Formats: sequence, structure tokens, C-alpha cells
Amino acid sequence: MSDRLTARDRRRAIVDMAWTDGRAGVGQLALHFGVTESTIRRDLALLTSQGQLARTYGGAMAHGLVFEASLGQRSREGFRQKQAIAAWAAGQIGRGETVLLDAGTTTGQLARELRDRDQLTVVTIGLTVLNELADADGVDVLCLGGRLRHISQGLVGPFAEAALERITADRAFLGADAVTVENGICEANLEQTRLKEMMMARAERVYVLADASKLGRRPFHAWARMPPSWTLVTDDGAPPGEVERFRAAGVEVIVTET
Amino acid sequence: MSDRLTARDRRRAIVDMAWTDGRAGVGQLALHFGVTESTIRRDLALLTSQGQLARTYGGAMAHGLVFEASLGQRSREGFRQKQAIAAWAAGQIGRGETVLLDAGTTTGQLARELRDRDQLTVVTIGLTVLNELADADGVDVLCLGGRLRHISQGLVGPFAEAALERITADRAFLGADAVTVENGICEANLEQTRLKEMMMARAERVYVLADASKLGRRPFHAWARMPPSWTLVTDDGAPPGEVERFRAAGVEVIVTET
DNA sequence: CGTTACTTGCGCGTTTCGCGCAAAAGTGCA
DNA sequence: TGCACTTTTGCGCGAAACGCGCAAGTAACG
Repeated sequence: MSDRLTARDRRRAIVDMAWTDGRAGVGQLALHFGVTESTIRRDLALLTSQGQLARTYGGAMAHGLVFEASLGQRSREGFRQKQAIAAWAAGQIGRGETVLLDAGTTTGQLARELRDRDQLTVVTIGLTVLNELADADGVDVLCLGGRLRHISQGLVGPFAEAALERITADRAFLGADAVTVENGICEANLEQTRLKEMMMARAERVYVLADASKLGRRPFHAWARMPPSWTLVTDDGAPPGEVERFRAAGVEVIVTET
Repeated sequence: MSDRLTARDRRRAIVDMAWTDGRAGVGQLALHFGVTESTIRRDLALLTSQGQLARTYGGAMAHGLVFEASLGQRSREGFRQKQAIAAWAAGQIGRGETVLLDAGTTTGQLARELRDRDQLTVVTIGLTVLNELADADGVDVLCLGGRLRHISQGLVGPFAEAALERITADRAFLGADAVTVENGICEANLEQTRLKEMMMARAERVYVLADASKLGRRPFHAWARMPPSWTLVTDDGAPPGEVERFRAAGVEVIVTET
């Protein structure tokens, strides 16, 4: 404080302070560095535009990375639908059960619903799921491991497959890029579909969580074969005809109300 | 929008919108719900006090869980030190290498330094590391899997151990609850120390990242045996005598300047 | 039906913000 | 060293956002 720092150093120090204390006030910072509040405001504006801080009234706060990453990009659309689907799914899970959770925003929502449970074991390959349950002391969380797919924030590959062979679950909740009556779950590549097939094989009951926008689409050409019996959970934006076709094919379909 | 919602519903909707869009403005919300900005401000104040939102200038944003979890509790103290240690460690890592990263805040910082790298493989059991690298497209990230320890945000157990047997790394960077000259790394239980021993065995070079506060303490009674040669990275808050004792014992010691 | 608790809109004074401008400090080059 | 150029800083001012109190309106409950 005795001598003035350069602008860059001061800005880095501001970020540090915000990270350390969680929050830093304009006046407090101005006093600390011996500069005007204007200067601090300019710094905060710059740092905010760089995404290093989040501006608050009268100061700034640090904001985590995961937030931007996992939420900002994808779960923008269809939050309500996913929320409704997740809520229904959470209702199916009883005490003492072991459930298998796929990667994805919907399963992330489901994990969020499970945060306050206890006597529950969650096995997952999803980073969003892990984060939601990071502080859920009552929930036993098992991560299968694997290579991280940055796009889907999920783990795939041999580690996950090897670990899967060593566990079973009461229920498996899977996401999907798309679902059709004829072929089942569609994903970007075979590595993912193989993993999903294995997850389905290791669970007594299989649920596919897919909001209405996922039904009937065929964006890719990798498909996971479905077990004899499974449940599709979607929202009331699903075309009734499409729902009927699934039911006619022997699939149990749950339509949640948003 | 045609009809007015109840206050509680509106507040829940606000939280949803903030989660979905990442951020919601006061004016925008007021318009959306057909109420005054005052009302919105009151809602935001309430929701903020409940910890559901973070207030910003002119609106509010959802604040992730990770923030509260990883920052709020632990990395408060010693941020600068950990930062310096992590920066030095990052400097050791070259292109094309495979590095093993332990769980912990310091290794999380190290991961942060590696976000912009490419041609780099990171193998880890730390949730903080995964989160830092979730969007690092250039970095191959492998997660070993295991049971999640909520306290340390790290994975332990058979899955991690089994996966470790199938890989090796150029360097391993480990955290520690404490380090002593006589016994090496101290942790809360044997499960963790065993995992650390295995990680050390699978890497060519071993670095222990421990800020000054960790040196010489003995908070627990589980110890990991150290390899013949390893490097201790600490900060300049370390007592010179302590540093000398490590050096006398044949340990390479790096003292970073904060 | 009356009481109670809650919610909402409005007005007001206060705090904070952002921007423009000119002085000061730092940077690079001959 | 001296000079031109860029960056940074302080200050003033109008605009925006904020919190608070009050009165009217609305839902909850016995």
C-alpha cells in the first residue's frame, strides 16, 4: 500500500481479493489501493467484461467457472420442462436405493432434486451431477471415471466401462440427444451409445429423460439398443401422436406437466 | 403473463429465469411479470437473503454451487501462496506430457493455469480440477473415478485404484493435509494415503504442493510413504529451518515467492 | 364476516454508476 | 536525454438504480 502498484497488478489483486473474500466493495478497494472510486469502477468494468468478476451494486464478486460453462451454454432452453421431468424422476427414487445417472443437464437437474436425500447412492458419469451433489453429505456419490467430453460434460471410455462392470443399480436415468420409436436413443458417436447400453444393462429399471424437443429427431447415426422394457419421461410439449407411437411399441411413457 | 401469478410463483420463476439465462434484469423482469420494479427489487432482496440468487447491478444472477462450496470454505486462506505454488508447477509441465493431479484447492489452481494449454493430458481425482478444465478443449482430461469425499471434493476407493493401475504419468502433483520430514504426507485416513502412494508410484517425477501452513504439522495419523526422490513446493512463508531439514533429508525443495 | 398477515404501487432522498475531459504517469524510439 | 504517443487517473455532472416508508389492495383463516 505504501507505494502504488501498476494498473495491471492492482487488477490482479482485485481479482484475488474478490476470490478470497467472495466479495469486494468499491469504497473498500479504493481505500485499500489509495485510488479513487472511479478508478476502481473502471477496473471492475474491465474485469467484468473479461468475465473474471461479476459486478454487484457497490462492488463485485467472484463467480465460479462451472456456472458459465454448464448452464450458460445449453440449459438455456427448456428449463421448465427439464425441471418437471427431473421432479417426476426424483419422486420415483426411494430410500436406500442405488441409482445410475447419465451425463446431461436433465440428469443434473435430477441430481439437484436429490441433494437433501440421505441413504441414497448415486453412480454417475456426469460432471453436472457431481457438482450438484458435491456438498450433499447424505448422498453417497460414485464416479465411474473416464475421459471427459468437454461438449457434454460427461465421461466416456474404458474406465467408465470397466467400472460399470463392477456395479449394478436399482434404476438408471439416461439422457439422450434424440429418441425415436424405431431405434431408441441417438447419440453423436458409438462410444457414448455403448456406454448407455451398458448402463441400461446394469440397472433393473431404465428411464430415458427426454424433453419434447428430443422426440423423433435423428441428428446422428449412432444408436443404443433398448432393453425389453423401459420408460420414457417427457413433457407435455410432446406431440400426442408421437407419444401414442411409443406406447404402441410397448414403451411406458410419462408425460409431465410443466 | 395474461394473469398475475402469486408472489411465491413469481419468485420461483425468477430463480428459474436467472438459472436459465444466467442473469435477469430488474426492468426486464418487471416487464415480464407486469409488476413494478419495486416489487422485483423486493423479490430479489428476499431471494438473495435466502441465498438463491446473487444480486448484481440492475438485476440478479444465479450463483453456482461450486462457488460457495469450493471457495467459501477453504481457499479463503492462502490464496496468494497457492497461486504462486500453482504457477511454478505449471511452468514445469511441457507439451505432450501426461500429468497426474490430486484433489485439493492447490491442484485446482494448477489446473486453472493449464486451461489454455493444448497437447496435454491431465489425469485426476479432483472435482475442482475437473471443473477448471471442463471447458479446456485443448486438454485431454481423464477422471479416475471413485467414491466422492464431500469434504475434500476428491475421489477415493477401488475405482480410482483400479484405474490408476492402467496408466502412468510424466509427473504427479499431490496435495497434502500436512507434510513432515520424517513421515512424508499426512492425511485423514489410510484410503487417501494409499491412493497417494499409488499415484506417486505411477509417475516419473513427484511433486508435493504444500503451502507453509502444512509443513511440520501432524493433524492425523495416516501417512503415505514417499518415493526415493521427490520435490516439495512451498511458499516463502515456510520457516527456513524447516526447509533446511527437508533439504538435509535429500528432498528437493522449491520456495516460491508470493 | 372480521381480523390478520402479506403483498403491491408510489414517492422520496440517497447511493452508485458511467461518461467526458484534462492532467499525470508510463512507454518506446531516435 | 528529449519527444511523441499511449495508458492511466482524478474530478464533475447527469442518469440510473437502490432502499425505505406509507397507504391501498389482496389472500388466509377462524
